[in-house]
Amino acid sequence: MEQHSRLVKTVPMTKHSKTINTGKDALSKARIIKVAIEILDAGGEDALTFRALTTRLATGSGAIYWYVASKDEMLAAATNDVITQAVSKVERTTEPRATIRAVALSIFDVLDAHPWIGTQLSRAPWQSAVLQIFECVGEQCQALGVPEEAQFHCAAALINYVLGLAGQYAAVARLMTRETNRSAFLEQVATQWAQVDPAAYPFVHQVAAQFREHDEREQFLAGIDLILAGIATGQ
Amino acid sequence: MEQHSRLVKTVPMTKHSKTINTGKDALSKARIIKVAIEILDAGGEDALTFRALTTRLATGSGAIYWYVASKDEMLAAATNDVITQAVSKVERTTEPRATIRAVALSIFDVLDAHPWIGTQLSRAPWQSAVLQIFECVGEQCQALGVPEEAQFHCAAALINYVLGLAGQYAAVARLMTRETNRSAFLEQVATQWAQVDPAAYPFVHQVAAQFREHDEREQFLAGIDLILAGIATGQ
DNA sequence: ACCTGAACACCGTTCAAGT
DNA sequence: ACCTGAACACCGTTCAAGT
Repeated sequence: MEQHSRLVKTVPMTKHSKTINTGKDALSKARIIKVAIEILDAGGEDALTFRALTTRLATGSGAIYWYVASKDEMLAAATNDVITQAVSKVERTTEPRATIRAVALSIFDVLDAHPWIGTQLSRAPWQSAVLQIFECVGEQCQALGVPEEAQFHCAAALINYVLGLAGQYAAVARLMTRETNRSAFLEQVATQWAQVDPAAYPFVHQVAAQFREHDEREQFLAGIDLILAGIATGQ
Repeated sequence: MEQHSRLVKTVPMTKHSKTINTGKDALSKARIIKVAIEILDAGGEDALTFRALTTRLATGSGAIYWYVASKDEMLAAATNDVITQAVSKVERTTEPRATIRAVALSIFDVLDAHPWIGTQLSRAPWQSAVLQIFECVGEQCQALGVPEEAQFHCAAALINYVLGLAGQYAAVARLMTRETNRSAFLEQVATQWAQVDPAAYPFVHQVAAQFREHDEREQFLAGIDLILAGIATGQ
C-alpha cells in the first residue's frame, strides 16, 4: 500500500485521456504473476487467494480475470516463470552426468526456496515447466550415449523421481506453520518412526536414526546417482 | 436411497430404547470411509464433499464429524484402507527384486483403479499408507544385501519414484472428464509434443512418437528396474 | 479496452438444539 | 451418546455497470 505512493509514473494527462498507469503499478499479467509469487513465497499455497491478490494489487477480481483465465493458469504461469529461470541457469557441461546432477540440484534448490512449486509440478506434469526439465534431462541422456529406444524410459524415470521429491517437499512445507520450520518437522517424523512398533515395522524402526541425521539434498542426489548408475548398466 | 429400505436390522425396541440401527445402515467410521471410497472412485476427487456424503448416508454433516475429525483424516483413512489391502496381498517371494517389482506393480494397479490415491499419497507422505510401502520396500533392500548405510537411500529412491508416478497418474485422472478416457488424453499430449518447436525442444519432439505408443505400466516397471540395476552396482 | 465490486454457487466446519 | 441441519466464514468465478 504505502510503497505505491512513491515512484508511480503516470502518462501525462491530455484532455481526453484518463490517468493510465504505465509505471510499475500498471496492471499486467506479468505483474499479477510477480505478486502471486510473492504471496506464495511469503504465506504458502493457502495464502494465494483472489481476495489477497486484489488487496495487494488494489483492484477488483474482474481486473485480474482480464489478464488471467483462472487460478490454475496463474499458478502454471508462476511455476513456469520460476522453473524457466532455474533451468536456463544450469551450466551445460561436457559431462552429461554432471549436467543432469546440476539440473536436479537446481530444481531441489528451487523447491527449497518456493515449496509451493512442488505441488504445482506434480499437479500438472504436462505443463511447460515440466517439459523444460524433461527436455534438458532427455538431451543429456542422448549425450550419454543411451540407445534411442531407451532414452525415453531413462528420461521418464529421472523426471518421475524428481517430481516425486517435488510432491513430498511441498507436502512437508504445507504442514509447516509459522513456528515449526522444516528440520523441526522432520525431527518430529523421526521420533514418530522411532516409536513405531518394531515387530510390525522393523525396517522403519531401524532406519529412524538415519532419518534424523540425513541431509535431504544429499539423499536426493544419491537417488539421481542410483538411476544414473542403472542407466550406465544398460549400455 | 432405495437400498436402505431393505435389509435394515434394528435392535428390538424396549420401553425406553430408541430405534438404534445396528444393521449395515448403522453409521460408523468404517461405513463413512467405505462410502467415501465409492464416491471417490465414481466421481473423482472433486466429487467427495460433505454434501455428497450426507445425502448418500442420509444424515447431517455433524454426524460425520462425530466419527471423523476432518476431511483430511477421512482421505487418509480411505487411502490407508486401499493401500493396506494392496500391500498385504503382495507375495513375498524369495527373490527380493521380484518382490519389489510386485509391490510396485500392485501400487500401479491401485492407482489405476483409484486415481485419487495418487494425490493423497504425495500430499501426505508421512501417513501410514506410505510407511507401509516404505517398510515393504526397505525390507527387500535389506534382503538384497545392500549395506546398512545404503539401505535408507535405496528405499527412499524407490519410494520417491513411486510417489512421483502416483502424483502424475492422479494429475491425468483429474483432467479426465466423463467422455475423455486416459488413453485419449495421453493421445492429446502426444500430438501436443509432436507439434512443439523442434529447435527449442528437439528431444521432446523426437520422443513424441514413442510417447504415443508407450505402455505406462511397462515404462513404470522399466524405471524400477533402472533403480534396481543402480542399486546392484553399489554392492 | 480495461476496471469495479456486488452477487453467485459453492466449499469445510461449527454448534445449539434435539433424541 | 449420537444425530440434525441451519449458520458461518470462507472460496473461485461471473457479470452488469462504470470509465
